[in-house]
Amino acid sequence: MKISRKTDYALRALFTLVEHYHRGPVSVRELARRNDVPKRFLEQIMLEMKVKGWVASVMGKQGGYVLAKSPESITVGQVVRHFDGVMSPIACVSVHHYQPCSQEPICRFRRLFLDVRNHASRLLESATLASIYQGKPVRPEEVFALELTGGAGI
Amino acid sequence: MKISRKTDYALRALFTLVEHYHRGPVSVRELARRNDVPKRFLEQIMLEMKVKGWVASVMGKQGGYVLAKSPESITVGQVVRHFDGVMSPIACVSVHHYQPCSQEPICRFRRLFLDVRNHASRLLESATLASIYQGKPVRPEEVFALELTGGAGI
DNA sequence: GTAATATACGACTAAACGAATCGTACATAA
DNA sequence: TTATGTACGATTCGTTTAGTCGTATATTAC
Ligand code: SF4
Ligand code: SF4
Repeated sequence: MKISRKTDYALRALFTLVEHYHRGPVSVRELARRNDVPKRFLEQIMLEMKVKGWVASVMGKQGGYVLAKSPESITVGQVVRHFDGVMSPIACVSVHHYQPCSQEPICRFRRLFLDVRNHASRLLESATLASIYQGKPVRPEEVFALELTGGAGI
Repeated sequence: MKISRKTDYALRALFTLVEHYHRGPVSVRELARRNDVPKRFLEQIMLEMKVKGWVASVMGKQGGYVLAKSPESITVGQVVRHFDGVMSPIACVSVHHYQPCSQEPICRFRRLFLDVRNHASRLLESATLASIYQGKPVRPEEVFALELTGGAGI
């Protein structure tokens, strides 16, 4: 139930690249500074994303990274799955990392985790960099909205 | 985005206790055997749940554990939150484990994680042991249903 | 040409966490 | 009085996370 820092950092950098789409490369130094990410760590991450084909590098002085695909064609789900591996709360309901469990035939609560996975997955896969970039930042109150409406503690 | 084995084991044991509700205690030995959980590990878990007030112990020979509250009053969300701590995919959208992030005022994708959290939380908090116990086990095909309908890979 | 500024790539590390295991003390019913 | 329980603390071990570091290579401004 947790997203790694690597994924978070990757997304921060990607959205900065969306902002600079078709306006030349942005260096890791700049990406790191603007997004408050350790520079050498981000280097690693950018390299991984280059291999994935999401970004392209421009070498040498004045170099940096650019988005290699359109913001419409990269989903947050893809990024999460690549860096965190799994999107399922538990391996017995994972497609890509399925591991069998002896209790499957009788387990009652497995369906609940399946539902959680399905919804999280649908949400993340349908979110492209472009669509998310349109949205506004979260207002502080919104984080507690659920609790205030008599809902759950989270 | 992952549930620990401890939570899974706790839930397995709890549902066995639901099955035996008002029919006397079940020993850890039996709980471990029926649910395929390491016995000494389950001992720890049961003790934690006793402290939480979800189960009560009956000591001595013929002893074991019984449910201390009605199955309607224990939610899966409570169990998940106790053993896994957090239900949020990232700390900046957590109520109980909130940690600030410098990017909050400008972050675009934070809302997405907030949505994931809200839905997962609603699902888990509204699931009581009693309501889940009514359901049927998941059929094998159901795990892949999302992918087959042209949805996401998970 | 060369210095400055970039990416490329592999190796390494410290700390935290997850998933147990172990020893032993105490309780109680048969 | 012993077999079968729970209670509780300590310890272990492997993996993962979140980085750091060294060095090689590429490009351009001067
Ligand atoms: S017990 Fe149920 S939820 Fe847990 S791993 Fe097995 S099948 Fe999945
Ligand atoms: S970058 Fe956005 S999502 Fe990530 S921690 Fe900061 S506010 Fe939260």
